[in-house]
Amino acid sequence: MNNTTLKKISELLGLSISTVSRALKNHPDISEKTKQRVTELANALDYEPNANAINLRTSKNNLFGLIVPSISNFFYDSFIAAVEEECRKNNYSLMILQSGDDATIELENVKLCRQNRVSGLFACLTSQTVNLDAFLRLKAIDVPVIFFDKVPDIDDCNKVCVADVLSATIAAGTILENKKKKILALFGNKNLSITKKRMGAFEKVINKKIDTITLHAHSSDEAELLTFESLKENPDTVFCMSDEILTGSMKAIQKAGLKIPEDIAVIAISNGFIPKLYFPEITYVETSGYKLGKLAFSSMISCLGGSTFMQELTIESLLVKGGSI
Amino acid sequence: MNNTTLKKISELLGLSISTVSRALKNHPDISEKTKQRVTELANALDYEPNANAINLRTSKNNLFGLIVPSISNFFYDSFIAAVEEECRKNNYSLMILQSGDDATIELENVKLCRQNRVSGLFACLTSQTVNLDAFLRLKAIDVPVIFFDKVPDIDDCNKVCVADVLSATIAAGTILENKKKKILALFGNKNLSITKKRMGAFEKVINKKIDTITLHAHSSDEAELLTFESLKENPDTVFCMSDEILTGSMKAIQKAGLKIPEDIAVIAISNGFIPKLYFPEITYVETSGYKLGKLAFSSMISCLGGSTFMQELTIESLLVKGGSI
DNA sequence: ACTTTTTTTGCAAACGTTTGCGGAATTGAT
DNA sequence: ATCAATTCCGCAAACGTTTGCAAAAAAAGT
Repeated sequence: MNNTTLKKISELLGLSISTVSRALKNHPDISEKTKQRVTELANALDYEPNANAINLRTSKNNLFGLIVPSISNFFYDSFIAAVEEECRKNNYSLMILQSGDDATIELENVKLCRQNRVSGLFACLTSQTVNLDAFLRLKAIDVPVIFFDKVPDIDDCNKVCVADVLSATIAAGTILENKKKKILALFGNKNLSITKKRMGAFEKVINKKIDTITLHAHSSDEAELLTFESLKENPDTVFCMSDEILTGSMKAIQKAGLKIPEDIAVIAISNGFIPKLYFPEITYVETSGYKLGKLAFSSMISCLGGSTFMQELTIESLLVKGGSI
Repeated sequence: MNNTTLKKISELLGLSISTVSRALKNHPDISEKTKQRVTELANALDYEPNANAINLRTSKNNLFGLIVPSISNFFYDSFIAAVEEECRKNNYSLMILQSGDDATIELENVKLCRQNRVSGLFACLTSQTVNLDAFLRLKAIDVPVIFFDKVPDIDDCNKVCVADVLSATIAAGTILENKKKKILALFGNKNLSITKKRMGAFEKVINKKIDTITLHAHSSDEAELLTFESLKENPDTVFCMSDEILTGSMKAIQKAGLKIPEDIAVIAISNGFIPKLYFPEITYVETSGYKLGKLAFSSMISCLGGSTFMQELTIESLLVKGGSI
């Protein structure tokens, strides 16, 4: 069975297509009686307008693209949830694409977005992305691109980020306040700007006042290994710059049978889900994916509203106290 | 700046639109020389075909809809990830919609899918959905609907589910094999069919051979409370029917300072992410959202291939051994 | 009864593609 | 030079909408 179209309705009613079209959108030119007849039949036939035809005709797709390394990630999924929520409220659709942290797929995805004539794109770069051309070309045809989380280094683009510097500063400050003596500080991939920022800020606050072992882990497993090894040097505090690292680190601590916070204190930068899984709950500086999603969306809307102002926005960070330090 | 179209290219090259169209799709009617010229210019102008126009013309949208209560959920997000992955591989796009477990929004979402002329729909019902009309109407216009996880009770529809009975049976069997003496069995909301199935199967296997405290928790927090209270009765094993319950239960166990598996054994039914966060890793019966997604997709494809066979498919359950029992 | 006004409707083009069919242009054979 | 075969290309319709404009019908004014 085929979909109902305006044509079908018009034929059945002996009206023209244009009359039916106008009747359905409550155009003042159409008499009440006709409107009545049309809407009735449309309902009976379960008419739904063809979005493709509308988009083509009006060349206005209410569609956003969203490219993310992985959907199943405790940070991105809440970001996505927030964006999707806003999209629905604002009558936009959302096309969510995973890059699998692969630059080639990322490029494919950007193409897909272009083919679908998205009105805007939310993008989180893969860790290997070096060439931003595809994204810049979108901007060139007036499709705003809002980068989030993993954002490019260049200046003239819109970015929304968690407050990397601030959150690392808060974490480091908390460690100082608690008069800790020896920190095991775990960061992620050295090449990522997020790592650089968090590490820079962290070290600036600590300022060599405390003995620090600084390590980089590229996965949860590596974080576990590194932590377990480093525990031999008896740090009294572990700092984890992300949830991924926290999960690994916590396993090592549990494996070593250490008690938190008596034997060792833990503090992390996190979305909030993981820290609450443990007892005592881990003290963390919040970087909310959900809030970031809301911010990204409003930033997108203002871009579409004509704002050409390029900026990097950040969401506030706040310390959520658990019992781990 | 506007998007490049076939027309623009054709004008620039002094060719007709149809020639350009054919040249770009490597049609044998077009000479190599022309193809060369066309592709060159198309690349230079960064041509991307307008998906809306194509869909309209061919009335074949390579688009699936996916409706889920919430994206940020450690089961659904992996389901979604799997479906998205397959979509890309098979040249489909995916429109992901959240119902927020609200039947009204769910209905809106189905409408959206219809308007976008999806080729198929993956749907997880809200817990309040009573009226399936919207879904049945899709079927009536030959748009296959694959229900997953929370599926309707009626028979003539396609469903993919985790194997509730089997997984609870395996878990219970494992407890028996380990000769445990006293179980704390934690289940979810009594009204959910998933709870009924898992509980029924679990109790059938245990068959009162082991002393069992059976409790129902409606949240992670409640699971924590119930577990902490129940530990006073010295169970030697905790069974958690879901990830949500497991997280609460684990906190209580950590709070009580019990060692796993020496002081208490733990076994759960889970997607796999949470159990791996602890040391030792929790032994669990896998109900993989990822695998379910793959299954749902292949089921969708066979529907599109013409299969009208309605059935309920389940993914196998298997025991993943951690060190918790 | 005739114009004027108002109400109601229809025509046709456009959005960017695809594709069946027919028509030039080129080539080769006679 | 003529004709047939071959190669290459363009015309035009169609997909389902929206919308400016014109036209028909009805109502109103004289």
